[in-house]
Amino acid sequence: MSKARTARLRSKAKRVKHHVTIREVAKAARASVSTVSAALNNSDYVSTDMRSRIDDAVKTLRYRPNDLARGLRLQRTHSIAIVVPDLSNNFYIELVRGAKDYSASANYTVLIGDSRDSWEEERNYLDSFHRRRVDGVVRVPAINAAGGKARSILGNLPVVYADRYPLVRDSYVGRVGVDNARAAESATRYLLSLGHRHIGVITGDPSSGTSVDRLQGFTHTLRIAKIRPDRSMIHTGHNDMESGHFHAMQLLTGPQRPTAIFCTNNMMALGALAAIQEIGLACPEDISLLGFDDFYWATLLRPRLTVVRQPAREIGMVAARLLIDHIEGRPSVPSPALLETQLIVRDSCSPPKKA
Amino acid sequence: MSKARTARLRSKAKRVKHHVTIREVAKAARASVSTVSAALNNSDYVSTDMRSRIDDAVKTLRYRPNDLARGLRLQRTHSIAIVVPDLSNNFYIELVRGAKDYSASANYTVLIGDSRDSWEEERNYLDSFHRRRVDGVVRVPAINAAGGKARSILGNLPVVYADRYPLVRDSYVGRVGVDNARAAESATRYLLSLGHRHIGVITGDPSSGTSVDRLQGFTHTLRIAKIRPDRSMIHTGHNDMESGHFHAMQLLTGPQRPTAIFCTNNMMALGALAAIQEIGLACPEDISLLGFDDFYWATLLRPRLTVVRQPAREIGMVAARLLIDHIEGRPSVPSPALLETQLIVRDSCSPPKKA
DNA sequence: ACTATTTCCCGAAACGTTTTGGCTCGAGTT
DNA sequence: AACTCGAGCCAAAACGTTTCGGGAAATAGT
Repeated sequence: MSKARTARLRSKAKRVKHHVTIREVAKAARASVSTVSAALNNSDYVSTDMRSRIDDAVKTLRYRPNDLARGLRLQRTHSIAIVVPDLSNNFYIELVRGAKDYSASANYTVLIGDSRDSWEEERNYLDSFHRRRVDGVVRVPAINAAGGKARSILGNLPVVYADRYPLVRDSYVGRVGVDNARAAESATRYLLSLGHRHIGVITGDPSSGTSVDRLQGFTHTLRIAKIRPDRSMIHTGHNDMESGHFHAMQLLTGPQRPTAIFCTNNMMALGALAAIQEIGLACPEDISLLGFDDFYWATLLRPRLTVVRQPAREIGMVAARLLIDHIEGRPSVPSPALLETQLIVRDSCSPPKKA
Repeated sequence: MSKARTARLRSKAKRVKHHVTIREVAKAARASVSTVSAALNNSDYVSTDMRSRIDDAVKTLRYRPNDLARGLRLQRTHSIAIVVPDLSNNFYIELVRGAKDYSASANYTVLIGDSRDSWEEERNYLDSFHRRRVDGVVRVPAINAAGGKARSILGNLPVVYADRYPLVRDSYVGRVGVDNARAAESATRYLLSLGHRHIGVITGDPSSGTSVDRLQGFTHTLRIAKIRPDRSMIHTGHNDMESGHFHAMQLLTGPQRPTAIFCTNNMMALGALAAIQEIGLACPEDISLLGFDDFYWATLLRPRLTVVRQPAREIGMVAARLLIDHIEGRPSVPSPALLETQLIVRDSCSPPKKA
């Protein structure tokens, strides 16, 4: 009684806010809370009469279950998180969308984090997701997030790596990406086949397996072709436009200018293109440019960019799949899952000018 | 006793999972749950000795508070949601980042939704956010999300509109964007000043106030200049590349080709550029192109795009500010908050060729 | 020496769900 | 007539927090 009264008083005092609860639905439907719950989670053993009364009440009261309470009780939230290093990079948008679409089909919601390639930011996101008790996370780690730093803040949440992956030992339930070595090989072979012998490469941070694989694929192919990789031609950037620009500048104005530049990610390719335009070189006549990752406006650029295309969306989908399968204790696809890349030949590469 | 025993048994049975709770921290620190809570929310009246014992326990047990429980008890989650129509549009990324940065500084986390400009998708996001009991949402409504549809699924959650806003009556706590009419006016005046008299315009869906304001600014300026707006020059698109391409094609191949095209958003400008390139027209010599919204790679295009720049990041920040101020019952900046635009003149507009 | 105050701590209730076990009622089986 | 059984419903406990109302001990005030 007194309980009911204080409740009423309170609700009168702050008529503002106040979300409608299952209890009010129960009252309106002349049912008990547990019956309403049963009806909502459409269990058996609810008469059709009762069920319709409850449905009515839900509708007229506009009841929305409280996922906080639900998650608390159930000890799982039916949600996963995905954190990527750069949302303004279309590759990651597509990856996120893939993850989101798969998750939706599996009845999971996804929380998105955008670390801007900073471990600080990523940590904040991971921590926040952990406190929200997501059921797992797919992670494209920030560049300076080497090592198992994340483990300690994620507790024993399952994580799957997408695109990038750590080189140090870290426990994860899956990994998905492309065969980076092979992708870089095919790109390099293409450049070689055009006749290039002096190829500059701008690669990403070596703390990511992705970058080392790509670089390794590059040098490997060179060696196969009996060309000794020239260390001065290999630059290490940070996967953003700025460092692409910077290192392309170095390459282009250095003592020996390459006839082609291979960038192991799309942002750096854009930066390189900017550098080329700035210097006033003609691409591909003076210098060929080969990028990684396709994006929807790559054909708007002049020259239209030749790239190694990664199936970003599929990577996201498979990542979500691996994670959710694991959460639900199902066997899943084999991991690491390596998807196919594709060399998309457009206009930014041509045979080198005769010197 | 029996309680303790069943707990122990369960924890032994599924040693997997299991998040450490405040209760275990309390036990480890030889404190009560309430004291630990007090210490964590650093209230007064906790001795330094006790506090350090608790800190130790927290650290060694790697305790992370459960935000579900917290939110449930507190009846607020210290989080807001933001849903935008297209994450692959850089304008919205910047907007989201602005919102995120402001929120972080105010100790709020933000959940991101990407509706792909579909009301269906947006509804799902809003519903999910509502069930998660975010404290408010900033919304850039999907194009077909006219009317107060959202209200019914958001209950009485506070919402602030950013960029787009609904024309129908809808209760919201704030709105932020730019003065779209003025922005379109300045763009139009610029084109007029270059000598253009036949200007095609590709505008967005008229269900958004933003679009009608921009169009109105355009026609208004024409009238001021004693030019009668030609209805066949006014096309209504969907804010994406495809429709920009389509309508530009219509304009360019129509009976009377304009000498300039003004697009009221960046995606449509890109589509228009694609159309121009496809037809083989020279821009700006044959046709001038003026876009809305700047983006980081606008200077990589040839010609470099002339655009009306909106302060996307600031819009996001102000939106978050309005929302959070409202949530905390503080007075805020006046709404609608209209930020300044800027005409960024680059290479895509020039005087029309003499006919 | 007694009381008032302050400091430090704790137990219990509450937030909104789901689940478990049990109750009641009527129908079917002996 | 006594019983089993299943259908349909419900009360209460639990999930992990915070907060409220005290209580005990120490300190201060008379």
